[in-house]
Amino acid sequence: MMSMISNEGQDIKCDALTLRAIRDAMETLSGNWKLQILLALSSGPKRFRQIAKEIDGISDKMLSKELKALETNLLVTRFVYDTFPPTVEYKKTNYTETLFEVMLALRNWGLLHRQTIGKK
Amino acid sequence: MMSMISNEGQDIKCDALTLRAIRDAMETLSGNWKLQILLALSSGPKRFRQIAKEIDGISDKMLSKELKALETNLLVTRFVYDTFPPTVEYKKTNYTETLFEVMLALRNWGLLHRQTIGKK
DNA sequence: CTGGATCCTCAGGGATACTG
DNA sequence: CAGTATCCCTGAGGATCCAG
Repeated sequence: MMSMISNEGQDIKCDALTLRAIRDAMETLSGNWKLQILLALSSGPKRFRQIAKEIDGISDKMLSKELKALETNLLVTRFVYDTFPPTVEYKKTNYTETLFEVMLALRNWGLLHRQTIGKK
Repeated sequence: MMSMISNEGQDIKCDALTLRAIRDAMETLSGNWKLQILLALSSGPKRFRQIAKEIDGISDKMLSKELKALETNLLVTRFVYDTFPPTVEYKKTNYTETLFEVMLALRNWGLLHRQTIGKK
C-alpha cells in the first residue's frame, strides 16, 4: 500500500525519492542566512561588504560560506573585477527565479500557520 | 524601492514579514525527522514504537521531541488509551493537509534542482 | 576590500539507563 | 510500551587576526 498525500485530486507519492527531493530543496534554503542573502540580492547586484552591512548579525565567515553554497547551487553568481582594492560583485541568477513557487508556497503557509497557532 | 521576486505577473514582496513567514514554515519542517514522521503517519495512525521502527536511525529522544513539536504545531494528534501497558497513538490532522502546496513545490524544485546540479 | 585560518564556545543530538 | 534523565561528544558558527 502506497502512502499518499492528496489534495483536490492531486497526489504526492510519499516514496523515498520524494522525501529526498523535498530535503534537497529544504537543505539548499536552510539556515538563517541563505534567504536573507537572496533577498538582499533581489534588488540588484551587491558587493561583499554591502551585503554584510545589510544583514544584521551575519559574520564574514558565514557570509562567505553561504555565498559559496549558493554559488555551487547556481543561485548566485560571483564576478571579480581586476581592480585595486579588489571588487567582487554578487548577483542572483535566472535560475533563482525557479524558486518562485517554493517561496510563494512557504510564505503562504507561514502566514496561515502564524494565524493558526496564534503567535503575536 | 521595494525589492520583489516576480514570476508571470505575480510578485512576492521581499519584506521582513515575508521573510519571517518563510522561515516559520521552514522551521516547522526542518530537521531530518519531521517529514519522515509525517510520511510515516500519512498511511494511518501509528504507535510510538511502530514509528520508531519505521524510521531508520531515529532515537527515542528525538522521536519524542519531534512528535511534541509536531503536536504543538497542530500537525499531529496524540491519543492515549487507558490500557496496560499504555497505548499511545499518533495520527496526522486535517491541518496537515494544508502543507500540500508546500510539499508539492518543494518536491518539484528538489527534482529540478537535482537534475540541474547533476547529482547522480 | 575580500575573504581564509585559527581558536573557542555552546547547544543539538546519540547512547544508555531508568521509571510508570 | 512510552517515554524521561543523564552523560557525552561533535560540529555549527562567532570572534579575531592576517594575507592578497
